[in-house]
Amino acid sequence: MSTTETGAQALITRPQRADARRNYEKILTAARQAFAEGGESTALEEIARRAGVGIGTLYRHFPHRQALLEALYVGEVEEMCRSAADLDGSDPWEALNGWFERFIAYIGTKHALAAELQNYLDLDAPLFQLCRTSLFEAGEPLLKNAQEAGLVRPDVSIGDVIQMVVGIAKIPSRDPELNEHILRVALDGLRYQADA
Amino acid sequence: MSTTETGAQALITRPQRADARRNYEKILTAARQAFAEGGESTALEEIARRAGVGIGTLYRHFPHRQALLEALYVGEVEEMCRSAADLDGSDPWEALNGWFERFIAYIGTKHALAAELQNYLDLDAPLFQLCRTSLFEAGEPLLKNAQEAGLVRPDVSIGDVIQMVVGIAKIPSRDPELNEHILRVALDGLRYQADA
DNA sequence: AACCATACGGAGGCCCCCTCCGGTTTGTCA
DNA sequence: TGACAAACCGGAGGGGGCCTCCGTATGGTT
Repeated sequence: MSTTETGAQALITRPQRADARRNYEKILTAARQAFAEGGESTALEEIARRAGVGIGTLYRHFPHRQALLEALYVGEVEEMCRSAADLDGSDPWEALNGWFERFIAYIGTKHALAAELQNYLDLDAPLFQLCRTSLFEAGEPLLKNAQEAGLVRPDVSIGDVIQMVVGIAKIPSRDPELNEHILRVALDGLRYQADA
Repeated sequence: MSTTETGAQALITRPQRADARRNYEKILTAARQAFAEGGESTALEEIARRAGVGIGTLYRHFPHRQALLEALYVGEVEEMCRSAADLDGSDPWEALNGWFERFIAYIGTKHALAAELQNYLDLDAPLFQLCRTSLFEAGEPLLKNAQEAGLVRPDVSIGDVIQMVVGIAKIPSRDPELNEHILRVALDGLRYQADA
């Protein structure tokens, strides 16, 4: 969207010519929209049609289905990273909680994308590694603050916690409150002290 | 496998003629094997080939891909239900923990199946409802014991906990220990008391 | 043994992913 | 502005997977 490219964005190269750039964006927008609506398995032909573009054009920009999914996915991750910075500064426990609540709400609508990507990509594909790194770096300060304040047990890493939250975020359920309740319980595990 | 049909098994009707019953089992076995190996998206033609059966025969027994997946899925759920009964009687917290550790280990290899099923079925399809009910009934006593012993907070239901554990079990990761660690942290949330 | 219901098997239709290549547009340089 | 090369567009068609249809074979019964 902007000219500043952070982390994982760099993996995705954008086209040069004016019409190509236009089409690239149109396809991305149409794809985002289609995935938000239909959920799973939208045909690429359908996305091309929505974007007002031929199927050949779509494949010029995204050599395979996977490439299109990746581009969308990176966008989502960036979004999550940005929102971590917003929360820095407030009460450590609340900040951590708040970030993960956004996770739940945001990811809630997009399992399909992530699930489909995992069918194509190996878990340690460069894309995933970079996204993980970005997310970890974004969340690290939040967790560290809470740990230094003695609010969170020291034997968990940001990686553990994020994996846990993402797992919970992906629980399919039409009742968002249920997932939030589960999240709260699981996060309470972060401040459980075995001393008692 | 046996003549006693528990809960969800009843949803699945078995064929009558001897050759048909033989083929039915051969297909199920081949499918289980194929899914255990390949993971995602094994072609039905491939499964039929493995079972030494024509594609038409496969479709006679399982009118669509979804039906075959359902049959496999029910088997897995039954397995989990059975294993809950084994654990009843031991220390309440250990029993609960033990059951969920088996979840992690067992489900770990089978996300593909569940994920694919969710693409076809609505969450409140009869099959899922029945499976949920079975699982809940199996786990209920374990949770109740732990709650009555004061080891687990009272504001969680077996449904909450199972959803949480399944979510964690589905976290893709090549390191089983990581998922077990995450599970322990999340389960500690069950015995967190806000009083402190 | 003869008959019928049931079951088998594979050719083929449809849809989706992706490739290929002839025609068109864009940006540049004189 | 005009013309050229590079970049881009678009859709026909190949390939594979899911599923249907129907002629043939087999199991069970009289």
